[in-house]
Formats: sequence, structure tokens, C-alpha cells
Amino acid sequence: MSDVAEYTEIMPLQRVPLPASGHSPLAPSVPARPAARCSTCSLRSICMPQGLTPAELERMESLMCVSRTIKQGESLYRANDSFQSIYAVRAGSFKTVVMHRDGREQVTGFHLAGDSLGLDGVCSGKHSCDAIAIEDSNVCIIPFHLLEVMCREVKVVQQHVHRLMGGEIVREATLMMLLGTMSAEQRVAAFLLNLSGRLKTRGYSPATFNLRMTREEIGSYLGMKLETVSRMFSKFQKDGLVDTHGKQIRILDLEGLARV
Amino acid sequence: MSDVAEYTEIMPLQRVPLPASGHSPLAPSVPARPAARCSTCSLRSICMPQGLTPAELERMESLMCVSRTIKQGESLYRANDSFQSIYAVRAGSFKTVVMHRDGREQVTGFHLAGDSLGLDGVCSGKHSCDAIAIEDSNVCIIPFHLLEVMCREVKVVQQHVHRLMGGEIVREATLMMLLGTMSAEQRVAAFLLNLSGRLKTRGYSPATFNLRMTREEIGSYLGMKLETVSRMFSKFQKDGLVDTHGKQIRILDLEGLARV
DNA sequence: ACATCGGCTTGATATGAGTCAATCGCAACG
DNA sequence: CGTTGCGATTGACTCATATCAAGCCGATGT
Repeated sequence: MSDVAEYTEIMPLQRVPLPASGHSPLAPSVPARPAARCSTCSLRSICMPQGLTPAELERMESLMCVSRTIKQGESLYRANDSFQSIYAVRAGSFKTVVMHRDGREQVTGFHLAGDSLGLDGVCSGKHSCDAIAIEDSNVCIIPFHLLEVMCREVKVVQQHVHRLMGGEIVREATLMMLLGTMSAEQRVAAFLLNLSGRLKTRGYSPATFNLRMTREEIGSYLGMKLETVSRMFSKFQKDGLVDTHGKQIRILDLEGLARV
Repeated sequence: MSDVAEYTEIMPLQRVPLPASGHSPLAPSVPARPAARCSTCSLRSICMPQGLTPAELERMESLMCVSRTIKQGESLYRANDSFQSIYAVRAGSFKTVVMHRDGREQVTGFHLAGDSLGLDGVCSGKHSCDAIAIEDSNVCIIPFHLLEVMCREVKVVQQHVHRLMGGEIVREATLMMLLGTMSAEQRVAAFLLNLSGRLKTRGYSPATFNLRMTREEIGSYLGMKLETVSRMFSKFQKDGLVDTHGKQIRILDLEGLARV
């Protein structure tokens, strides 16, 4: 099995393809440390605007003051925390969850390496959901007020931030559509296709990967119970669309899934 | 019945305080005409940032070049239209709908006077949904590239735009939660409460109002069928929580609804 | 090798919401 | 004034998904 085929294989913190420069500044067990250099980060094309001059890139880097490591199950921020920064996932993955008073909660998103995190706090100045690492993870921290300053000075940065927020709006609208109009089967198919596509843009195999989230988390995200998720996986298995062994997923028939 | 009590009574197009300035340089068949003055607009507190200097306010006005009238059932923009401007609803109301290939569609939002509209296009440069007037309506047109220029020059404008987009993100996350975890009864209750609250901030009665949307549109928004919406209204009626006659709504027990 | 535990699968049954269909109310119109 | 038509309501029945329950699988620790 190819190394690149599994993002679980290639993504654990220890093996994150950090700047090939070799001298990993990773200090185990410290919560924060100097940020990596964007200029050599393999995720730059995903989380930074194109077309920055070297000087501007330099400034962007200087504003991302630190990175932070979050262990599996720990939170990056919680609902009602004051909003100071947005985050770029550098390694690992997160879920964002909103909590209802009565204890029910719903997963509102999964965020892979290269995704941004934290924009939910922009409106009110307080975060509106919890962001929890679903594996050991690492994020770059971008103080939002500094980013706003930068936005006022560099047009492409402004456009990038607007695109980031706009993308979040579209992503959520898509999910609403999914929750509002699709059957359980279609939702799970859409979920797998979405994940597959995102892994592909990150250079991983779109067909073979490991889920980092549990059936329960997937169900919460898709508005159904974990048993239903499981049944749908079994159904796809029977229909020859995917091959699942617990969290290992191999998509056998991408078109077939899309047709569902 | 008090005039202010019904937003259907106070909002008809004919009574919008348009400026009489007259000479429209634009298409004669009335799709557009000079914008009203923000400085005298009763919705300013909702759609404009606080704390602008008079000069800045002047500039904001100059950038909102025209307003446009849309008749009931017509669209302000459609999915895949190129994204040029965002809009502020000046009078009337809109629904935004996303269309699935197979023809199914879902309402993703209702936008009342004072709401913004069109941010769904920021990310890709194309609109991702249709915006359709659900009554005769009127919008201010704000060219987005000019707004971006303004954002770079005036901090409060930038913050306002960020808040606008952030608010949209939070609004959608709330709706996802609703679609993902709540029963039909709870959804309808939440819908009424939300509408009630928004009317209240606009100075209308939070208890007595007319729905401008059909049961089917409400159902589509809430992820259920129109019959179910109707049954829930009947149930609330029976429980003494609301008093409905078709589109006329009177909320009798706000707390009771919230408890659902 | 064994015990344990969390996560996953599968089956039997219950139920909330969808579907289909009949009827009603009301506004618009000839 | 009756007709038409759209939207809303209501009832009977169906079906997808939730719920409850039992057992399985694989990782982990002893």
C-alpha cells in the first residue's frame, strides 16, 4: 500500500512533511512555539493567497506569531471564548461542534490540514462553537486584528480573507442542503465524496484513506444516528461501491457513489 | 389593529421613502434608479456600520450607485450569475434557494428589510444560489469591489463587512444545528421565534405579523414537508401557543414556544 | 494468551415524518 | 354570482430512520 494512499499514514504529527529544511523545531509537549515558515510550507497554496511579493509573504509570516499543538480530544477553543485569532490547521484534524443547552450537540464541520478554523467568532467577538482535535494536531495562530491590518494594506490578503469567509458560507449552505433534502444514504455518499475530494486537493489518494472520526461524529455531522451511518457503509459495501474495514475506507466506484 | 403591528402593512413598496431625484441614467423599464440616501434611511442602523464620520457616510452613499426594484417571484440574481455586488434589502423580502441537479430545491434563508444578500458569491466569484423576491421588493446595490476599496481605507467599514460575513456563518451554523438535531415541532417553533425576534429589532410587533412565505417555503427552509408545517401550526394553535389564520400569525405564548 | 474496553455491526421493533388524497377557504376573475 | 385555482388543512396509511439490544472486532495492557 502506497504511503501517500493513506492520510492517516502520512499525517501523524511525527511525520508531517514540514519544510524539508530538516531541522524540525518541534519541541514535544510545549503548547506554543515559533511558527513554521509559510514560505516553505507545503500547505501554503491552500491557506495563503497567491501572488504575494516576498516582502509581503515575510510580513504574513511575522504576523503568525506562534503555532500550537493540541492533543486528541483537547479543544483549541470553546464556545464563548473571546475571539482573538483564526487558525490554520498545519497537521492533524479538528471537528467543530455546537452545543444545545440540553446537552445535545452537533458537529458542524471537520477541518483537515490546510483548512482554516475560528471564523465563527468574527461576528460577535466570541466563538460560537467548540473546536476539538480529533487526532494530535498542530495549528498556526493568526491574530485576527493583525490580519485585518494586513487586509487593509495588501489587496490580495483582503481578497483571500474574503474568500475564506465566503467559502465557509458556501460550505455551510451546501451542508444545509444536504441536511434538508437528502436521504441518509445520499448524505453518507456525499460525505465520502467530499472527504475524498478534499484529500485529493491535498495530494493524498482520493480513493483510499482512513477516517479520523468515529461513526458517531459522522452521524452527528450528517444529522443521523451512528447505527444508520454504519448501515449505510454496509450497504455501500454490499453494492460494491466502497470497501470498509472500520475506519479504513477504499472507494471502489466513485461514479457509483456520485450517482446515489 | 395598529399600523406598526404588521410588517406586511408597513412595508409595501409604494410607501418606501424613495428620493424624488428623478433622472435615472439606467434602463427605462425601471429595473434600477438612483439609490436613496443612507443618511436618512430608517434601516441605517441595521445595514451600516456605526461611527462613520459624515464624510465617510457620504462616500458610502456614493458607492451605492443604484437601487433596484424586484417584483414578487422575480429573481435578484441566480446561481452561476457572476458576482459583482452585494445587496441590502430596503423593502420587501427575499428567499435564497439552492437547486439540486435533479430539480429538488431548498430554501437556505429568508431576508427581510435591512438584511444583506449576495455574500454567497464572494468565494467563487459566482453566486451559489438564487435570490427570489417573495413580495415586491427593493434593494440597494453595493458593488463589492468598491466596498473592498472602502474596507481598506476605513476600519469600521472593514469590521462591518467582516461582521456581516461572520454573522452569515453563525446564522447558517445555527440552522444546521436545527436541521440536524431538532424535531419538526422544535424547528417550527424556532422559526417563529427567530422571525419574531428579527421583526422586533426592526421595530415591528414581535407577536403579531403576517408571513410572507408559503407553508411550502417554510417547509423547504426547515427540511420538512408543507403538510408537516401545517400540522405543527395546528398543534401550536391547539396548545394555545399561537393563533394562526393562514398567513396571519399571533404569538400568544412566547415562553411556551421557547420551551418546546 | 487473556481480559477489557471503545467503537462498530447487525437485528428486531417503534415512531415521527412523508405520501397520497380529499376537502376547505379565499381571492381573483369573467 | 358562480367558477377557477392556489394554498392550507386534515386524515389514513407507509416508510425511513431512531431506538433498543445483543454481539463482534481489534487495540491495549497484563
